Amino acid sequence: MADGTTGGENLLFLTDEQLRKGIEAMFFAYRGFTADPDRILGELSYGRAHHRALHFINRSSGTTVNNLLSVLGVTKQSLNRVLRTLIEDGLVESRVGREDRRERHLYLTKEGADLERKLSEAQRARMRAAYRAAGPQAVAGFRQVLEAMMDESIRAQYLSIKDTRT
Amino acid sequence: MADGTTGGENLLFLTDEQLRKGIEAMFFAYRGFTADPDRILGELSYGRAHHRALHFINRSSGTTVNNLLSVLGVTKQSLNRVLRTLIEDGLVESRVGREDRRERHLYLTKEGADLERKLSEAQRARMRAAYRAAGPQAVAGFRQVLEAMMDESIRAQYLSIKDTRT
DNA sequence: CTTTTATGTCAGCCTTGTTGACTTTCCAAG
DNA sequence: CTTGGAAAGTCAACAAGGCTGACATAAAAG
Repeated sequence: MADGTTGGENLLFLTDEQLRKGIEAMFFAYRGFTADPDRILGELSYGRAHHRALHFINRSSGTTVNNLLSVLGVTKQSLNRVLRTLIEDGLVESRVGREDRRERHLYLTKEGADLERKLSEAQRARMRAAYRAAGPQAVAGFRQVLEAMMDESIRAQYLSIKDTRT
Repeated sequence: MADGTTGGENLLFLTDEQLRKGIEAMFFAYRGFTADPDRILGELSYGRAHHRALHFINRSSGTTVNNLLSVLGVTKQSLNRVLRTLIEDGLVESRVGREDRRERHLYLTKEGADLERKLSEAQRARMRAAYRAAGPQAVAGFRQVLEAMMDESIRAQYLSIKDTRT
């Protein structure tokens, strides 16, 4: 930013105008962020909710429904509708828990993993480009601000899950 | 970030794992970002769509419907539904254009401006806190990455609208 | 005068969120 | 063993807010 509006030279930079620009940046960037997967999902008559489920099942393979519920922050009825179609379509496998047989542990099938990869690769490509354009230092700041913007409980959850996959 | 995962010391930082964390950060942060206004809107039986309309009418007072349409990226039917209730409820005023009488120019009424302020102040408070927690340099990076993540056409639009208000 | 543009509106559909009520399964405490 | 309650699933109903398509009107443009 050559106009200095995002520069760090001034400590009294928190004008309402600055904050408004930040708010709009979040709005527009989030649209870009979801645009590529949305296009792919549209062709398959899936929605963003399916993408989110696939993402978090992939990230935390074998997670329970309750677990997924708290991460996604939706009701079980809402998640169930999405999950049911994914299971019916053979993208997700639901296995009865060994220790607690009430629980269902969720896994991606090969087909599910394929779609997840396709979706997340589209999203990663955009983020990779943005990261490259902005540079490493900007990326560090990006992550710091985003983390500070999360709800407390969510941030703890987000930070705790470092690498659940192997 | 003490773990170095968001540090800028390494130029080869674009692992899929890094990108995945960035993707999740966007997801969780956006939830936090919308949480406070959503609570206020829920009590008034308005939704996020109303907030967006109020925001952009406030930002670009006197904007036309077509203008708003392209900024928001929705269909006119979708926007019209929201706009109609805002006008009926006396939050937005629609004036016939002077030069081109087909156009409707949109303005916030006092009530509309009051609600917009209440909503955006809640959102600004969170962003202010996040900015303060992360520091000026992080904020610069945050904005840089977000801008790089927008669609080309949107970014141009976003950057062009510096200060339409006085 | 005709075409195009800006806007509004009706109808209908979809996704994805909600609440509430109910059932089934099954672990664990009494 | 019985029972309470947690986990999960299901059904119904509803709302917000996207979408498409069709159509009406007014006014600008040609």
